[in-house]
Amino acid sequence: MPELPEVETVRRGLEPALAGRVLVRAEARRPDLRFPLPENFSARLQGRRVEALRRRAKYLLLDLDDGHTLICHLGMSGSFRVEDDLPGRFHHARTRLQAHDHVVFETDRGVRITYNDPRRFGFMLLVPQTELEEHKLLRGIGIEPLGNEMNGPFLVSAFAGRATSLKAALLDQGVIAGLGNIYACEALFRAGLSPRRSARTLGSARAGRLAAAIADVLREAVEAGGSSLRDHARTDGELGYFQHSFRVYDRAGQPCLREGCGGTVRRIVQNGRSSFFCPACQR
DNA sequence: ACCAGCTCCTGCTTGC
DNA sequence: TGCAAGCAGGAGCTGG
Repeated sequence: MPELPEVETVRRGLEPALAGRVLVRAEARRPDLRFPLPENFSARLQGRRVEALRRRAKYLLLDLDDGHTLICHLGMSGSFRVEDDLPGRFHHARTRLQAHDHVVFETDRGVRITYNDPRRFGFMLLVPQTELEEHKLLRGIGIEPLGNEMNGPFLVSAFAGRATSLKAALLDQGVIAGLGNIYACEALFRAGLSPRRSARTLGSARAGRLAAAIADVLREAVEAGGSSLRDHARTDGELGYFQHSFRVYDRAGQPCLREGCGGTVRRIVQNGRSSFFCPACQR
């Protein structure tokens, strides 16, 4: 499911419920997600204060007061929901636990935070903060696309000599952190570039357009609370609404939305993933 | 080293 | 209506 805007939406939803709070309970309701959950999960988390919630790429990072960080990845279908039963409650009321509710936290303010993940491609790992930067999942991660480093010259040099397609290069988390299938398609459409173009053919003008398109689409999506398809929900159960702003994603066979283009959106498969684009105006 | 394909898993949609 | 195939927002691993 989640790409950068969805993970950032989750981070913002969890922050008021978790930042500064003590976990009075942490329950792993099965031993594993994609990877085994940390050993002694409950004992290692219970009593810990969450000092900060950060996001790096598509990873959610919970910094704990014992010097460890809980790394969470939502995979394709992971979501969190925040609920309480307090008088004048701020969050949705607690529901009965549901299928695929794999991890449950409870804070010292009586708030319950539940991780649900039908496909179990997500994972949680506990890593000492001193080893976080060097952790094998994080050390090779590329630039944050909403930061200052995202610009034309960066893309030109990052893609120089790469034999792969522009689309595959955009999905490479070692280059740009947090871009996924939807926003890669949307950024290429906005920049007027074909997903099939060889990455190394990106000249400086095209690279500049692409860098701006990536930053624009991600920024707009974060503002919209991400995109909600099928099972993605925000932590408060509401839906993001950026899916209404898709210009090519999932629009195969429909007319290109670029003014005066008149083309038809196509779906092709690249590296096993759908790419949507308009062959008439994306070159 | 880069690159593409396979794989993990469940659930929803599509087509016969 | 039933059933099987195809598809889904990710990314680590394997082998070429």
